[in-house]
Amino acid sequence: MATQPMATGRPATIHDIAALCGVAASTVSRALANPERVNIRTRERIQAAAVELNYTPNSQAKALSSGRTGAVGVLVPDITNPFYFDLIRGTQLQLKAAGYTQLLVDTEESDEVEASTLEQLRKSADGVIVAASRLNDEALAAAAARMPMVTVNRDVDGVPAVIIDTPSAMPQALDHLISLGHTSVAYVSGPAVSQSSARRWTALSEAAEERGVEVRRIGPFAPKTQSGAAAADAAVHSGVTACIVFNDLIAIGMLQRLRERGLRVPEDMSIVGCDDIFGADFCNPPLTTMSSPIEQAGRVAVSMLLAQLNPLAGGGNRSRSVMPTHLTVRGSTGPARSN
Amino acid sequence: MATQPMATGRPATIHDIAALCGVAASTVSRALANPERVNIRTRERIQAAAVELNYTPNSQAKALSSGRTGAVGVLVPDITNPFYFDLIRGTQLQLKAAGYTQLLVDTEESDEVEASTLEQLRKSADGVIVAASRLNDEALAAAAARMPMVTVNRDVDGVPAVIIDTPSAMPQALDHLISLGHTSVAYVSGPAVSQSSARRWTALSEAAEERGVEVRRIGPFAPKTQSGAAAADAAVHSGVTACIVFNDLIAIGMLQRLRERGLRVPEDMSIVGCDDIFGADFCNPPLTTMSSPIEQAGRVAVSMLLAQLNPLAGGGNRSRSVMPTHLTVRGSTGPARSN
DNA sequence: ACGCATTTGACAACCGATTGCCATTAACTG
DNA sequence: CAGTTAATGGCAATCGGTTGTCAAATGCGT
Repeated sequence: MATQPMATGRPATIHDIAALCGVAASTVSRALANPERVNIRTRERIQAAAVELNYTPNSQAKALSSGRTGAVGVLVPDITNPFYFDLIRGTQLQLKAAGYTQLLVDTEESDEVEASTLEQLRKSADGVIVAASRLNDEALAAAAARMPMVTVNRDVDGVPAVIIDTPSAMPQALDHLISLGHTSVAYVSGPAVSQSSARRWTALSEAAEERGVEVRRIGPFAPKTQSGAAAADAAVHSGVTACIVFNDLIAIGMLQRLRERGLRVPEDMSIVGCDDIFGADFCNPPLTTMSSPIEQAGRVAVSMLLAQLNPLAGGGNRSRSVMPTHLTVRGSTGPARSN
Repeated sequence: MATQPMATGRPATIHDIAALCGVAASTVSRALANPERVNIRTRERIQAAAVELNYTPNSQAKALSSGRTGAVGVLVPDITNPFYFDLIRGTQLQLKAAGYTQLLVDTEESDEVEASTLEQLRKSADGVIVAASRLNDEALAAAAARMPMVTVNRDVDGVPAVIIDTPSAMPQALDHLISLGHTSVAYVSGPAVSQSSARRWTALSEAAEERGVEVRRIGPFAPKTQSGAAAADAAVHSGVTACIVFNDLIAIGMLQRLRERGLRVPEDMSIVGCDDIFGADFCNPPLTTMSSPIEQAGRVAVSMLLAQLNPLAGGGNRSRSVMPTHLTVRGSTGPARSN
């Protein structure tokens, strides 16, 4: 059995291989990159030497000379938001499968950090995936013009995007609540700059109008469980019997706050979340929510980006991919309080 | 107001700056790196030009010539485990503060992936932080000899480590259970290769012996909520009245399974988790668990690594940092069933 | 065995920065 | 004012690859 050559002092370079085989470094480079351009016997000698020396190409050098870095930046507003866990896992898996490296950056919900990161990444990554961008349309379009980009949950003209179509499930959610006898519903909105939140609200209010139900909007709230307390208080104060909440994080926070206040869910207040993140199924009560294929969205985003980067197969680069969503009913919704 | 020069076609290089200022490229490089080596007036001209051209150094080129990449690899066994998200957030924050880039890699609980990633990273990162390594001591020590490394929750001779001292809280947990009348306790163990799990078990069994309590061990189980079902069944079958579980993920899974089986927590079974991850406070019932300063552990790991990389200030490089842990009592523990 | 087409592989420039070395110039000493 | 020292900045090599160019070697047909 070939004993693992236990990488010696310095990693091997193509020059080491070239010396060992008695050829030029460029030949080695070709043998490894376009094998058909090199005599099969030489090639095999080179490949054997590469294995023997435990050669790994230096990605920096490769990037410098070829212009491609083999890395993809993934920007998320808040790395601790479980929603992004799933997204990141999706991108990570797909990127690794394609031999790319993932550069994960937390932009801390700041448009400035986001902008400067994008500028930085322009040279150290081949492309970027930007989730829930906090930039305005103009800045985002400008950035996309300068480097391959795919956005997630953000629609800007000319920028390929993966959209998790939570809005389309809003009517489902509303019908679910109406069927339980709710007539007074609140939408607990997310960050003011969030396009997702805006789209969800639009879809919900349209559905409400069609059905002749009153839906009021409260917020905005930061997408964190801590915001749930204020959101719960606002909801209670507004007198509604059910809430559709921008995301599960806030919804879970509301669950906790309502419990503290001695209010029962769903008897006194029904809660519907969005996203179906980790934890939505085991909180108390389990959260009725709009389930999203988040991890899949990450994978699709990567595929779309890679299609941009390697426009070989004319596989018709889709520039917009909509991920379906559906309502998952759990324990946080129930018949309206008959007061 | 200086209108943002809206980055033109190609990013500026030091050559552009040199040409604009009428000096050599090397002078520009020096002016930016060691300002004191360059005449103040020249320097200021250069710096002004750099700003005007919106210059950002090309990190690839810098890495190639200087040997330092400005990147740090962070290896975790499973990116979807919430435990690591707190860790990752800690490393991310601290790395960014120090101007480093984080290369996040999910090693998929595989020692092979871990090994090959380490070899790869050897050239593309200045150092690595390895959480819950699945490698054996030998391989890990060998890897650490080849590049700066800090481990998390893994103790190997000669490798700097951050240890979250959950074992030290084991007596607390056990006393808590004993005080509630439990005399028959199970330890639900994690992966067989996990040093953390082994250490926790050792600490627990020692504490049990001192106190004359019987503690049996069941498992091993994969650190996922899904494993909780089997773990719960095993625990019930073993007849214990309380479990101390390797981590919160499994514990939460057990909570769900016990509920399915019609068993009440804590009336029929008390559960103590480890880590205090996202979700431990809002599951049903809220989980009694060993709280760990996970994010802080990530920050400390980065600090230790950076101290290795820049051995300037003789700030006595600690090679081992132990993070304290304590028991957080919530609703999943209660008086023993008096059968 | 000769000439032509084709394959194969060596050479060298280049990517963008860093850095050792040296020449120039300025400033200071005696 | 000569001589020494220090400050300054330019040249060129280097990092590890990629890639265009071109000469040499090969194979083919006749």
